[in-house]
Amino acid sequence: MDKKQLLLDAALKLFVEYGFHGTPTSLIAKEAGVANGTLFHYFKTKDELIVALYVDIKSRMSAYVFENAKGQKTFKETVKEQYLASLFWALDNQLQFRFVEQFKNSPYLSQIAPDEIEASVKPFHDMLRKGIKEKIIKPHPVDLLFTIISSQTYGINQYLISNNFSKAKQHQVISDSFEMLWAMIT
Amino acid sequence: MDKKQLLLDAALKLFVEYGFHGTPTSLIAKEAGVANGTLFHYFKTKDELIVALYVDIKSRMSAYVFENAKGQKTFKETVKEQYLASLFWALDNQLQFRFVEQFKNSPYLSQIAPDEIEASVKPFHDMLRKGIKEKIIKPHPVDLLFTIISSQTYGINQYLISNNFSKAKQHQVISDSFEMLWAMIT
DNA sequence: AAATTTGTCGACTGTTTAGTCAGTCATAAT
DNA sequence: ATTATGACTGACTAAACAGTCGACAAATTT
Repeated sequence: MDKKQLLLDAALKLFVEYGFHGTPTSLIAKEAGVANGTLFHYFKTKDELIVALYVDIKSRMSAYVFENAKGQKTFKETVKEQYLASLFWALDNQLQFRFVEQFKNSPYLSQIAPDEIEASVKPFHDMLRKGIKEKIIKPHPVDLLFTIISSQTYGINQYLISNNFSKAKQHQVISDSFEMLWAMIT
Repeated sequence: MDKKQLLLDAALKLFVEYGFHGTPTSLIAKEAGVANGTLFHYFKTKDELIVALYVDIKSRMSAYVFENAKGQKTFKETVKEQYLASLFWALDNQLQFRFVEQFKNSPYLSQIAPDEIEASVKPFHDMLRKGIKEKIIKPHPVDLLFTIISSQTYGINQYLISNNFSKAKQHQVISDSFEMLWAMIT
């Protein structure tokens, strides 16, 4: 078993439950079943662990979304698949999603270099620009469009986890909300 | 000067900058210009201070939004004024807004009783129900509608603070984004 | 004026914490 | 067979922390 991954898993679970500073490193090590010092073998500081966990989760999420949304025929289908994949991922990875939200609203976010953030949103911006050029999407600033889409994704996820819907009902809400969103931006 | 308010002001500033646990009570007292023990005279524990600050900010924000949105003629005008007032408030009170978001995504949220949350959203739910009954708004579940409106408010605010627009441009973005939102829900 | 309550102070304490370190063990390179 | 490497350990430490306390001051009540 990879102890680094065990530590990241344990940290994720505990951070979501108790918050960053509410979780002592000793508890993370205990939960992961490794010695105290091992944590500091893999991560120089607690901050480094927190940031590494964020970067790790973000890259997994992006990979999932792009993997699922590639190979769509039309522009609309591509956008829709990305929207759906984001929400399915969030539903299947609630701890990860909550961690990311906690991180984004914390002072730790400033430890992520602006160009790293830039790079992670670039593919989406490019896609939106393409949609505008092809006159499918309204000519709003792409970062405004991206913000609106992201926040709706966030909102719908909140709605889904606070209601205990069946899988079918969840899919329907996601699909319906996409059509609303699509109507808004086209 | 009211030392309780000085403490709340200092705590707000420091929490947003360093996070809840990244801010020692001793620093809050120092920033507020009062003695260490005085903090614990007004707030039994640090947790109590955090929760009190949240409740305080929330009530100010609600008061502002309702004060500004009352006395509108049509239903649409009322909804629009609430949307605008929320965003203007957020722009004028960025520390407060960021604190609320940090709090909402933290484990502290569980210290707020569910019926308190319920009570704070009830006026909005009631209004949306009225809109549906009058066939102005699409017959979606009110908590879904509320979630969509809230998250768009959050998103637009993020967009506005990360771009350095003039007051006029800000107002235009807010107004435009409302029309998009309105088109989506009606 | 006396008594009581309320507000204020800052030194102090017991505990918790992030991070260190000296050293063990297994594997692999020479 | 010897040396080197790096994962791994857990007891340890120095600092930081939330919260206490006893003393005093100001305001309020009797």
